[in-house]
Amino acid sequence: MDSFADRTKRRLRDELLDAAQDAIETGGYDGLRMAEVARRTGVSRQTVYNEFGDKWGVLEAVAARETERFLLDVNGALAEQTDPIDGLRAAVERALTLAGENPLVKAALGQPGSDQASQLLTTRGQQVLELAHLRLDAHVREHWPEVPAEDATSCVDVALRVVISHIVTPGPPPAVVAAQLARVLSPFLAESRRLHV
Amino acid sequence: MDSFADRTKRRLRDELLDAAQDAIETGGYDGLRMAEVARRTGVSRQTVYNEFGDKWGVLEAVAARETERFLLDVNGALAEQTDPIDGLRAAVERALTLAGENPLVKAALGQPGSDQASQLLTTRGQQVLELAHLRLDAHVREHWPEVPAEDATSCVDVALRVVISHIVTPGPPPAVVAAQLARVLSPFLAESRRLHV
DNA sequence: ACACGATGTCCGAGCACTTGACATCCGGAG
DNA sequence: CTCCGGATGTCAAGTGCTCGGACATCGTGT
Repeated sequence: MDSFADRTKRRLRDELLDAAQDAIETGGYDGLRMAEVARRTGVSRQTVYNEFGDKWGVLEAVAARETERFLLDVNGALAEQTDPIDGLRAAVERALTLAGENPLVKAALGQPGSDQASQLLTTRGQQVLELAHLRLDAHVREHWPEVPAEDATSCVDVALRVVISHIVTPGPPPAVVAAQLARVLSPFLAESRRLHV
Repeated sequence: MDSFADRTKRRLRDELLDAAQDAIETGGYDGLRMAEVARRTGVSRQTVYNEFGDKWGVLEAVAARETERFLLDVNGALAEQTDPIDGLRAAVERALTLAGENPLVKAALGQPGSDQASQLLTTRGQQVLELAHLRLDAHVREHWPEVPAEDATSCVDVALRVVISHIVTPGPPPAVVAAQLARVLSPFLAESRRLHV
C-alpha cells in the first residue's frame, strides 16, 4: 500500500519541486534551470525529465502544489464562517491577501523573465482554475447544505474567476473587493436559499 | 556527494532500525520478527537481509545507533564541567540514570525473551564497548588538555567498564556510584596532571 | 559566422529492491 | 513420536529507476 519505494518517490518529487520553486521565486521562469534543479536535489538531469516531462511540466507541477496549499488556507477561512455570504467574503479577502504576499505569485507576475509563467493564470490557466474549482466546490457543497449544489457551484465559478482576475490585475484592497463581491452575489444566494425547500 | 540516493539509503536504514527497535522494546529480542520489520517499513524481507546480514546484525545496528545517541548525551554532561573529576562524576551519573530509563536497555536486560540481547553488554559486548570508548576517548582528549592522552584513555577505560557493569548489574543509585568512582580515580588524575609539564 | 549554454531525447549499464522458491530448525499439537 | 506451522537464512531471476554520456536543436551574444 504505502511501501518505502512509494514514499521515496513522493519525496523525490517534493524535493524536486522545492528546488524548482526556489529557483523560480529567485529568478523567474527563465531563471529556472533544469540542470540546477537536478544538481540541488542530488539527482541526474534525466530524472527531472522522467518526473515532469519538460520544463513547462515542472512549472505546472509547482503551480499545482502551491495551489493546493493555497486552497487549504482559503478553505480554512471559508470554514470559519457559518453564513455563506460571510464565508464568501472571508475567503475572497484571504485569497487576495495571500496572493499579494505569495512569492511564487509575485515571481510569476512581477519578475522580468516570467512572461511564460504568467500564462499559468491567464491563457494557460485551465489547470490551476480546474484544481481550484474542484477543491472549493467540494468544500462548499459540504459546508453550505442550505444552498442547492448547482447554485453553489455557480457562485464558486463566478467568485473564483473574479478573484483570479484581481490577482492578475490588482485593483482595490482585498477587503474592498471582498465586500463588493459579497454584496453582488448576496441576492443570488438569498433567493437560492429561499426557493430551496 | 550527498545525492538523493544517499539520503534515501540512510533513510531506509533508519526506518528499518526504527521498526526493529520498536519491536525489541515491545517483545524483546525473541519478539523481533524480520518479516515484521520489513512489513512495517514497506519493504521486502530480502531487503532487510541485504542491509543487516542477519537478525543479529539488526540487533547490533540498533544497539550501535542507540549507543551513539546515548553518548551524545553523556558527552554533553561531560562537557558541562571544566574540571576532569567533576566531568567524570557528571558523566557517570548521567550515563547510569539514562541507562535506567532507557527502554532498549530495559528490554535487553529485563524482558523475558532477551537472553541473547543481554549479551550485547556482556560476552558479546566488544562492539558497544569499542564504540563507546571511541567516542568518549576522542571527546576527553579534546576537553582535558591538561591530562596526558594516555592517562585520559586509561581513565575512560576503567570508568567505562565500571559503568557498564553497573548497568548490567545495578548497585547503589547513580549519584552514589558516580561519587565513588570519582573519588577512586581522583588521585590518579591529580598525579597525572602534576607530573605533566 | 561562430561559440556557448540550455532544452530535450535516446540508449546502454548498473544497482537496489522484489518475488518466489527452497533448505533448515524449532516448538507445539495430535 | 511424528508432523506441521512459523521463523531464519540463502539463492537466482526479474524489474524498475537512475545514471552517465552522446547527440540534435535552438536562441544569444560576440
